[in-house]
Parts: sequence; structure tokens; C-alpha cells
Amino acid sequence: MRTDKQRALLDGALRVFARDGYSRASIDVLAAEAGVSSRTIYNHYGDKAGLFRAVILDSSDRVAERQIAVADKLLGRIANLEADLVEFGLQWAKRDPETEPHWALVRQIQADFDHIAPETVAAWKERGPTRVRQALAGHLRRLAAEGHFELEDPSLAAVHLVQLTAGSAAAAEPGEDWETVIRSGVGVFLRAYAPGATSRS
Amino acid sequence: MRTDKQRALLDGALRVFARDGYSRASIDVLAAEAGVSSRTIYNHYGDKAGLFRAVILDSSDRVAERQIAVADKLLGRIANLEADLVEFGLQWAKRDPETEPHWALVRQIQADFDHIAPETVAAWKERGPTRVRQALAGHLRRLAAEGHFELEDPSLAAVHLVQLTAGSAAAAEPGEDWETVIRSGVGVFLRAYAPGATSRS
DNA sequence: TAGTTTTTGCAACGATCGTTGTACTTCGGC
DNA sequence: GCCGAAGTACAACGATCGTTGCAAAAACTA
Repeated sequence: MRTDKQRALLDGALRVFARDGYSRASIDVLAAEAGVSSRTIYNHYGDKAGLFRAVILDSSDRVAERQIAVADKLLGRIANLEADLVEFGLQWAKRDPETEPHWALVRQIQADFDHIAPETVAAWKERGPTRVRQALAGHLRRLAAEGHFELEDPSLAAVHLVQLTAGSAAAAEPGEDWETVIRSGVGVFLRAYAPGATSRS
Repeated sequence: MRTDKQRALLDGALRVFARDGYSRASIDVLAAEAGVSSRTIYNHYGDKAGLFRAVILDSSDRVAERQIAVADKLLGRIANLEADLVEFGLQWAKRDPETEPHWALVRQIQADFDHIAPETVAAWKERGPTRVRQALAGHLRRLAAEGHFELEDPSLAAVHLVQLTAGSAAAAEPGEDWETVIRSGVGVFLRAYAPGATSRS
């Protein structure tokens, strides 16, 4: 019972914070979304900021694990390098209804930076972006050792891969086709990091 | 006199909206920041949303012009391709105290998407990101015609260049050196788009 | 200087919000 | 069925906020 309420509260609060932002999200709405008394929030998390912190950490953990699972699945064994990278890019850029509130919450964090406890921001970065980046870097390092790539800094290459695929898709105009964008980004990545490319330019 | 007040109001409101976000920014603070009566805001812009809209459009115009000027200066005539691109990336990623509030405001827009009039969002995109992207694409198209690059889609290449430089710098860890990140990103761009690269991979 | 426009100061409104205290109810474990 | 813990309902608080009306003051124009 306690676990159910906790989950419903964290999930509901994620939706509300993601949609309305921290200051617009009222305690009453947060409580109602989870079917919980507003008093229960204070009993559990002390205040609004405490709930926000708990939501960030919970959601970051869950989404990071999900992303790492996608990376493990698509980059763990390479059949066709280009096709696998395109599939990775598509999965990475995909707007999943399950994880979309998380990314909206991330945008709220990036916007409200100065009004969030630095310790909360640091914990989010560590559990989320940094952890995922390291996982991607590990895959690229291994793939390089296997001869698929030629790269000096796997961590930086991980950033490049994400920026060229999901990052570019996010920056796309409304009319642009995501698959075209991602195929193009993967092409750039391959031309830059394919064996033999580094020695040229 | 009227112009002075208008400018002070737009500049001050930009700072406050950028720092606190739309809902946290109170009319009284907005008025005080510009040294203006709160009543004057209503006389000029009707309501808070009207002021927000005016601030977005004004700031977008100013920053877009500034960015396009940077692009014209650094990409207009190429002396050393790699060095010029690195300088472009550094300028693009640079956090200028003059334009920093604008980018904070952009983050607010991206986070508050659902609570801003769609017409306002559309006007911002058109005057800001889209306009700048087209300017960059124009430069890349010309540089390709001059033989510096080999690219099919200049607009997409513009996104790649920005994502590999400023985008990657923004995603960097606190300890990372921006110049290293940007040099690396420019290297990727050059290896992918240098003449003869497209036919390989 | 006279008249018009713009700006300001002030009070007030209804509404919303975070938070707390308290008494009551619900529920899991024994 | 009993007990302690967890959850709820309710009222209340001080505070803040967007917005408006109005009269006085200031700035600008002719």
C-alpha cells in the first residue's frame, strides 16, 4: 500500500512538474493527480522542493537505465554498422509517451537552474546525463577496439554521436523528416570516425 | 523619452524573465527592474503575456542579428578553413554577458512551451533559430561552391556544425575544456564534409 | 505658457498558494 | 479484534500576485 502511494505520487508529480513547471505546479494539483492527500506530501517529503528533488532523482534513474538498455541492445553486437547506428539514433530521438514527461522535466531543470538546490542539480547530472554518456563511451571504446572506429576520445565521440542524431533531430524544423536527419547525422559520424578517416584531413 | 523607457523596460524584463521564468517574474519586480511604474506596463502591453511576447520578439531580433554578423565576419572570407571554423565555434559557444539572458529566456520558452501562445512561439522560431540557420546554410552553400566543402544539404550541414561545436560544448561536463571540445567537433565536421569525403564511406 | 499626453502613486479586488495543526479515519500486522 | 502507524479532511494563516480605477503629477508639444 505504501509503495503504491509512493509510486503514484512520484509518477503523478512527474507529469505535473513536467507540464506546468515547478512554480506553477501547486501542491493541491500534485496531490490530486496522484489521488493522495496534500498533507501526505508534507508527511513524506517535508515540502514542495523535497518532492521535486525526489521526482528528479527517481525519474533520472529510471530513464537512464532505459537508455542504457537501448544502447546495450543496439550497440552491444554490431551486424551492419551504419544500419545499427541509424536505429540507435532513431531510438534515441524517439519521443516515447513513457519517457516524454522526463524530458519535459529536464527542460524545466535547465530553465529553473538558479532556483533549484545545487545539490539536486548535481545529483541529477551524475545519475542521468553523465552516467549515460559514460555508458555510450564504453560501447564506442569497445567498438573501436574491435576495428569499427578509429577514435581518440570515446567520451567526446559519444557526445558527437548524440548531437548528430537526437540533438539534430530536436533542432529540426517542423516539416523535416527525422529519419532523413538521423541518417545524415550517422553519415557524418561514420565519415569522421571510420577507420582511416583520422589520418586524412 | 518614450523610447528610453521602452528600451529600459524590454531590457529589464528580459533579465527578470530570463532569471525567474514567466510565472515567477512578478509585475512589480519587472517594473522595478526597469525603473518604471507597474501601471505603465499595462498601459503599454495590456497584460503580462503581452510584455513577455514583446520581450521575446525584441530579444530574438537583436540576438539573431548579432549571430548573423558573427557568421558573416568569420565565414565570409576563409583564410584557414580549420582555424576559421574553430574560431566560429568558439564565438558561437561563448557565453556573452550581453546575450546570456537571451539564451536563458530561450530555455524558459522551451520549458514553458505549453503555456505560451503558439503564435508567440512561432514568431520566435521564425525570427530566431530559423533565420540564423538559413544564414549559416547560405554560407556553407557558398563555401561548398568555392570548393571548401562537399555537401548535399547545406541547411542540415549547418545544424551539424552547430551541434558539433556549440551544442557539444553546452553538453560538456564541468571540467571539460571548451576549446578542446570545439576543435574536436570541427575535426569531425571537416572529415565528414571535406572534398572527397562523401564518396568514401 | 497652455494644453495634451504619458507616467505615476495608491488603494483595492479576488484569487491562488505553501504550509501547519488537529482531529478523524483507514489499514496492516499480531 | 486490537494497536500503532499511515493517510485524510478541514480549517486557517500570512503572503503574493495580476489586474483595475482614479486622481495627481510630470513630460512633451505647440
